[in-house]
Amino acid sequence: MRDNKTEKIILEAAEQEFLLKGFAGTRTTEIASRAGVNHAMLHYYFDTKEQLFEKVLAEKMELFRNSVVSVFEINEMPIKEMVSEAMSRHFDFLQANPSLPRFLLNEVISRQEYMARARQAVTKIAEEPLRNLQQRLDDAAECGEICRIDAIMLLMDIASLNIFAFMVEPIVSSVGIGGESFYQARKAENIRVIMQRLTPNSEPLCNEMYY
Amino acid sequence: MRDNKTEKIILEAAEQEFLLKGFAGTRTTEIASRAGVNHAMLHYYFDTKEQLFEKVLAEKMELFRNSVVSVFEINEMPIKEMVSEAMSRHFDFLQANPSLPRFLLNEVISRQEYMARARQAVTKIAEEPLRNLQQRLDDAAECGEICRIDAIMLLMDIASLNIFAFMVEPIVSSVGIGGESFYQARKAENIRVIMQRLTPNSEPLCNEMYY
DNA sequence: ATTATCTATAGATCTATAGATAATGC
DNA sequence: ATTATCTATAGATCTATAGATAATGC
Repeated sequence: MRDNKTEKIILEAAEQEFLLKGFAGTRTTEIASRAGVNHAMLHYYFDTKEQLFEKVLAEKMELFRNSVVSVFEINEMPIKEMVSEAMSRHFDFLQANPSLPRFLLNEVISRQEYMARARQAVTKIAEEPLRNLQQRLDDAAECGEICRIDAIMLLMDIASLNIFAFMVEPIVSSVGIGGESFYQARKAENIRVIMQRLTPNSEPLCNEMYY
Repeated sequence: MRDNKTEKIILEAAEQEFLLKGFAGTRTTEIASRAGVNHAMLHYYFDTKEQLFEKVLAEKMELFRNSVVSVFEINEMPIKEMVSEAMSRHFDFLQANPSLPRFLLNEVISRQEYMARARQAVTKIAEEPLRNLQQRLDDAAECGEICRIDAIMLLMDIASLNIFAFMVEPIVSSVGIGGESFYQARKAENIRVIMQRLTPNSEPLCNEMYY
C-alpha cells in the first residue's frame, strides 16, 4: 500500500466532525464512520482522539494566524486603500473557511488548557501591529485623510462585521443570509461601513466628541 | 425542608457549566461539585442531564427572544432615534448576558435536534418585523432622513457590532478589551458607526452605487 | 411518614488495544 | 515480512439508580 490515503481520509473526516461538534461532542466512532473506515484504523494511524484533535487544531490555528499576519503586512499605500484591501482579503479568507472562527472561539473558551495558550498568542501577535497601526492612523488623521480613531475600536469593527455573518449563517440562512450573491453584497457593505467610519467629519466638533 | 434551595443551587451550577462548556463538554458530576451537593441529588431533582439542559436552554432562548422582540417594539419616534435606542437596549442586554450568544449559537449548530427548531423560530419571529423595518427605512429614505438601506444588512451590521466583542472578550481581554469603561466606549462606537451608515450621502451618486 | 441526602454500584457509552487475518512489497 | 485491516473486547469514563440513613413536618 504505502500510500497514506486512509490516514488522510481519517484526518479530513476528523476535521469535519471537530469543526461541527467540537472536541467534546465528537465521537471517534463517528469520525471513522464518516471516513468510511473501521474504527480500529483511527487508533492505528492516530494514537488517541486527543492527538488527532491537536493535529486539526494546530493546522487551523496556523491557518488563522497566517491570515491575520498577512493582512497586517499590507503597507505602502494610502491608509484607506490599505484598510479596504485588508478587509477584502480577510473577508475572502473567511468565505473560504466559514466555520473556523466559531470552532476556534469555542474550543479555546470551553477548554481551559487552550485558553492560556490562545491569550498569549493574541498578545504576542497583536501588540506590535496594533502599535504600528495606531501610529499610521494618527499620522493619517493628522493629514486630514481620516478622522481620529482608536486602533482597537477599528479592528473590532472590522472583525465584527466580517466574521459575524459567517458565524450565524447556518441558523439564519432562511431569511436570505448566505449564498454567493449575499456575501458579495455583504463584503461591499462591510467595507462601505468602515470607509464611512474613517471619513473625517465635516463638523470639527464631532472629532473631539467621540475620540 | 420544603424549600427548593438545593434544586435552585443545582440549576444555577448547571447553567454556569453548560454556558461555559456546552452540553457535550459538561459532566453532571462537575455540576454537582460546583453546586456543592452530592451527585445523586442532581438526579433526585432532575431526572436526566438532558432534562436539566433543556430547562437551561429553554430559559435562555426565552430570554434571548424577549430581548429581540422588545427591541423591535420601539416605535413612534424618528428612525434614527429608534435605531439608536434599540441598539442601546440590545447592547445593555448583552452586557448583562455576555456568554449567551456564543452558547446558543453553539448548541444550536453542533446539535442537529435544535437546528430545525432554531431556524423555524428565526423565520417566525423575524419575517414580519423585517418587512415592517424595511418599510420604515424606505419611508425615511424617501423623506431624505437616511440613505436607502436593506433591512437585513442594517440588522446584520448592528448585531455584528454589538455581539462580537462580547464573544471574543475572554480571549482578547489582554489587549485592552473588556471592562466597564471599554464597553461604554464600545457602545458609543457601535451606535456612531450605524448612525454614520444611515446618514444620507452628500453625493447622490453613491446611493445608487451601493443599493 | 414524607422529603432529603448519602453510599455504593449498576448500566450505558466511548476510547483504546490485543490479537488474528488479509493485503502488498521485495 | 512489513504494513494495513478486521473482530472482539478490555478499560475508562460518565450517567443513573437502588437502597440505606438522616432530617423535617405533622
